Parts: sequence; C-alpha cells; structure tokens
Amino acid sequence: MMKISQLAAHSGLSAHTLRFYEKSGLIEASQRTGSGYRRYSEEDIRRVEFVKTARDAGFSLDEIAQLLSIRLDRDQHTCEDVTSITRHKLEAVNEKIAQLTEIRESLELLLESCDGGLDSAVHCSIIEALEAGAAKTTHPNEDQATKEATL
Amino acid sequence: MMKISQLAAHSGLSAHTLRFYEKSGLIEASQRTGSGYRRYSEEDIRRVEFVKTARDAGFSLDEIAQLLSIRLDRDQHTCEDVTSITRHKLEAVNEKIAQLTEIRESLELLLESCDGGLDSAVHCSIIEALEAGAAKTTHPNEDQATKEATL
DNA sequence: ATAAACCTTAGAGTTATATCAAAGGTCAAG
DNA sequence: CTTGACCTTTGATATAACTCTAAGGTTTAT
Ligand SMILES: [Zn+2]
Ligand SMILES: [Zn+2]
Ligand SMILES: [Zn+2]
Ligand SMILES: [Zn+2]
Repeated sequence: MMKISQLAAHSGLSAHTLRFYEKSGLIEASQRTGSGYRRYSEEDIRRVEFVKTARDAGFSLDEIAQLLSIRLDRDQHTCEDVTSITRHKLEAVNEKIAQLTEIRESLELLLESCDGGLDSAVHCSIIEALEAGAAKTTHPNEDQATKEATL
Repeated sequence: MMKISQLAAHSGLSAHTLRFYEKSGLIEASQRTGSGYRRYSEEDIRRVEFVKTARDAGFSLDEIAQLLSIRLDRDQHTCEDVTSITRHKLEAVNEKIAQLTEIRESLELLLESCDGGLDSAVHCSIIEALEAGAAKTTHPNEDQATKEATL
C-alpha cells in the first residue's frame, strides 16, 4: 500500500496531479488511513499506470475516462469501441499536424524572403508580406523556383 | 471610416474579437463618433489586416504585438529582429509537430495491434498495451518487421 | 414614432490540464 | 517533545484566445 508521494515517485505524476485525476474521476485510492491519508492498492497503482501510459500515448483525460470504463467492463464492450476512440484521436492528431504543417510553410516562406541582416527593417520583406496579406499563400512560383533550380 | 461591424465583415474577424484585440493593445480605432462608436481609418484597417495576416501565418498575439512594434518603428529595428521572432516561432512549431508525430506513431501502433472487430474487448490488445505501459515505445521490432517484409 | 439593427462597457465564462496557496492535521526520528 | 517532512481540503491561479451576457444607448428605415 503506497502513500501518495510514493506513487508520485513511482508513476511520474505529481501528488498534485494524482489528486487532480482523482477529482476528475479517473483514479482513486481504494483505502484511507484513519487520519485520511490515501493508500493505493496494487490495483489502484495499475490503474494509475494505465492512465499515465494512455496520457503519454496522447489521449486526453476525457478519452482516458472512456478507455477506463471499457477497461473496467471489458466484456460489455467491443474492440470496435476501443479502436473508434483511437481512430478519432488519430484523425484529430493528423488534422492538427496538417494545420501546423501549413503554418510551418508560411513561416519558412517568410524566412526565405528576408536575409535577417542587421540593417534597418524599413524594407523588411517579412513585414511587407504581412502587410500585403500574403503570408497564407503557398510558396510563390514554386513551379518557377523549381524551373530555376533545374536551369 | 468603417464601423466595427463593417470592419468585421471586411477583415474576417468578429466585432467581439476586434474589441478583444483592442483591449489587448494590438489595434485601435483612431476615432470615435460623438456617441462613442468606433470609426476605423484606412491606417487602422491596414493594421487590423496586418494582425489578421500574422495570425493566419501562425503567430501568437504576443508575437504579433512584437511584430507590430517593429512595424511602427521600422528604422529602429533590424531584419534580424524580425527573423528572430519568426525563427523562434518556426522552432516551436517544429517541436510541436515532432511531439504530435510521436503521438501519431503511438496511435498507429495501437491501431495496428487490434482488429477493431465487434467481439468483446476482453482481450483487446490496445487495452492490454496501455496496461503494459507499452504505448510510448517505438514500433515493436520494426527491424524484424522489415526483415519479415523482405522475406 | 417605432421597430430593427447596431453600438457601448465591464466583467464573467469557456476549454484543458494542471499547479499552487492557505491553513491545518499527522507521523517518524532524535 | 520538538522538528521537519508529509498529508488533508477547498478554492484560487495560470495559459491562450476568445466568446458571451447584461443592461442600456444610438441610428436608420419605414
Ligand atoms: Zn520552403
Ligand atoms: Zn527583413
Ligand atoms: Zn505504423
Ligand atoms: Zn482490440
């Protein structure tokens, strides 16, 4: 039976976070000492580890709650239930990556246009591009650049 | 001289958001009518467009504030000031993408292990992997899998 | 003149995931 | 017994970028 700070050290989650997860309904300490200290059983610890692993895998606390309810009652759920959560998460992650990749393109494009030198920014092409509303466009003349590169 | 709702329609930012940006110090309406309505000048509008473009390019409001102060006082700043902000942003975006890519790997790995069928989740390999603390590892035996694939 | 549409402000609420503070009770070592 | 480490709870704070509400004043069109 671990105390909260032992479980914190063991699990890599802070005692604060463990209490927060408890308040969120994800975990619990199945026993308390007479004075109210949390005591975590082996099963409690396994559950905390499950939560930690799922969090590291990228699931939100909400999604972890769903996974936990499946875990607690496996024969009332199907593998489809599990993959559904996982697939939706994967889709969301892919969408986020796609957005960030567009942003990366914008930023690279801006950086390509400015030498970053120590002269005054009076004619800085990045500032100018942002004024021209041109940051979101795809690489200008990427075809032409390719042509030029192959010349 | 535009009113706020006209500028909202023109800029693609809501009137709420325009007021919020004003409170945040990013923009302003250089005039008000006698009754207090905001009136945006051409210069005000250009500034709003700058903010919108920078936001679309992925800059945070804090970063936009920095860019705006450079824009307002260009000859006191260098291109290096501008690229510094942009490079740091790009680094942060790349880091975020890397994190999400790891998460994507985890999720794909989990999905590869489970058929997602309609049978009971009693032996679901995703749940088992999360219990085994195995979600963060790289593809198991990716080398071996490659070997097998080439067999 | 009246109704619809538009504007104002201050301030609260949202989302997700913690993280900390205050005020106090408990436990182990010396 | 005292000191210091550890534990408890409730509730506040933080982040980013909005989003909305309440309560009321203004403009415009018919
Ligand atoms: Zn490029
Ligand atoms: Zn420049
Ligand atoms: Zn894979
Ligand atoms: Zn399964």
